[in-house]
Amino acid sequence: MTMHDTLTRQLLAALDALGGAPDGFRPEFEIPANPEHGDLSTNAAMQLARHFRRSPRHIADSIAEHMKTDPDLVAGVEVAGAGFINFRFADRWLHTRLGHLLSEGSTYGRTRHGAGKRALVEFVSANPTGPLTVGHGRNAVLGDTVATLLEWTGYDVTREYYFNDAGRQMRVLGESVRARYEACARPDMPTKTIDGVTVPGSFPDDGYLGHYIADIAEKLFEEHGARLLDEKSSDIFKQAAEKAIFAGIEATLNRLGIRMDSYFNERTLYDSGAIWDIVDALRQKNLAYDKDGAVWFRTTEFGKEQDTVLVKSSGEPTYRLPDIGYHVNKIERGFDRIVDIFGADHIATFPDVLSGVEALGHDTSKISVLIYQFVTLVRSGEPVKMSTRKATYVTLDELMDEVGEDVTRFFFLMRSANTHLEFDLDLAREASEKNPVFYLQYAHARIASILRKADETGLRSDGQAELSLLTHPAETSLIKQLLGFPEAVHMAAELTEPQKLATWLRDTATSFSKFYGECRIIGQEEALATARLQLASATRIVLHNGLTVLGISAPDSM
RNA sequence: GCGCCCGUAGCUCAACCGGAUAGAGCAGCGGUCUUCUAAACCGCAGGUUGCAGGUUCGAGUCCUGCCGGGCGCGCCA
Repeated sequence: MTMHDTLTRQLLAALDALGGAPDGFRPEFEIPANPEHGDLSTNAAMQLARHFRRSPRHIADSIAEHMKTDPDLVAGVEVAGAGFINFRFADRWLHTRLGHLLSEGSTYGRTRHGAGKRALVEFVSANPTGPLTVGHGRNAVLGDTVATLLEWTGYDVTREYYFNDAGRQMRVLGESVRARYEACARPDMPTKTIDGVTVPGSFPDDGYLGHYIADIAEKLFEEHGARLLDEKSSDIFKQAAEKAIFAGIEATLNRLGIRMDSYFNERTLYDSGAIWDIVDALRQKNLAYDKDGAVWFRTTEFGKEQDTVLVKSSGEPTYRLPDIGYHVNKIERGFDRIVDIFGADHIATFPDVLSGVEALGHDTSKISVLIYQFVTLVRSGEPVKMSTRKATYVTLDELMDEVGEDVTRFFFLMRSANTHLEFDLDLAREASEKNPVFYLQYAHARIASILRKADETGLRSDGQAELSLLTHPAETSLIKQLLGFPEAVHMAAELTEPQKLATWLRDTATSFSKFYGECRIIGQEEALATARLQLASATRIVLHNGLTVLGISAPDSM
């Protein structure tokens, strides 16, 4: 039983003296910002003031007086402020929990909130028209970390990548490759200029200008010579491009430590007829109708200003229709929790998708959407406008080359997804030494170093230690911090806000640094040294596990 | 014009779905290495939480209206 549960039960029992708690009442606990306010605090008395028609202070006093707390768990119950009830943990409880932490080791922080449930996290989902950019990086890192967070809270998680290799974008891609290929075969062919880039005369005006297109074309020319010039369709070029680009995307994701469990091709939904079933079902509910040769979705029924086209007059669906089908598919696959990671540009479209899913009789409460604001790159003080087609982007690979994989991941995780991220490339490159990620890694490396040194001096770093010797303020506050790890992971997962864990880990490193500064280990009397070594070891476990959740390495030396 | 997001220290950002004295890092100033990693630690300074109202025991957090920035508002994705 957790401390929360125990205190909840005891508090509810104490309310009997006032006539009993109202039905369904659950006290809320929080960790006070100010340590003087104890280790855990509840505002229950304030919330109950109306119900009991007594002052919060009076109720709090009564609760404090009647609560039967276990002295091994709680050392003090105090009423403060407007009616807060503050609990102070007993050292003995802290030491017991620290012992548990040490024996759990690399699994410490995992909980079972989602045990037996399956979650699907869909992220990246970039169509294979070019290398991943910095913008995709934020999506990728957020999605992967949310997935890991859910795994740590007990979910069985599937990481999925949704893509579309049909459609106009990909046709243009194929034609772009074909034009470059033609130039390889006929070096004397005329050229033209698009957006300042010299391209073959047959190059589509809205073609993809990136250098990778020419690379793909050259490789085709090396393999096939000029034979492909006679190809009627550009399919072979499209397919070669898709294959090469996807391989590149996978390689980039691998560098970031990201492995997808499944790739879902939008075409599946066409082949199975699923999208047409949806149109029929919506028609039957009078939520879809024909106008101007197109099929419209009555989104005005769901509070939108205008209806939305589902099927163009050409007979081709817009992306919204397969999107609805895809989400229905996710639900039908039996996931208990479905998370989408979207850029801010999708903010207005996903409500349509949810409306569609709901109209078809599915429970959309399982679906949650994490929206992240855009990344603005700044280079030499100037914002860089990015376009995949124009090739005026900075790729994720280039970013990692400049600042490293760990810094890249941490940079995307250290801030709330909801805030606009300004990424100054020059600064990231020069100032990488000051990056907060090094602060965390340094603390971990420092502990590893201490453990090595302790080993050399023959100090036991395993086995029995008198943890009750850990009573220095720097020690107890570090222990309290470490014991909050499972809850920090759970909260970050529940809110799908990895940034919460990043912030929490920083606090942990700070707490350790204080301990390190005030409490020597090696050279102390043996029992105390051993106990402190165990505390350092526990900190290492937490930092290691926390960095692992964020997908960042925990080096033993720096 | 409409919808959504953001506005907190000089800069970049926190603040646990309304709680107690709004916190870190960087930049600035001043201290700390003959002892476990100084990529660190300690101290000082820095604020009318964009503005104006409202809701209540209590508002950075919720509501309304302005101001400023971003993203959308297609038979593109």
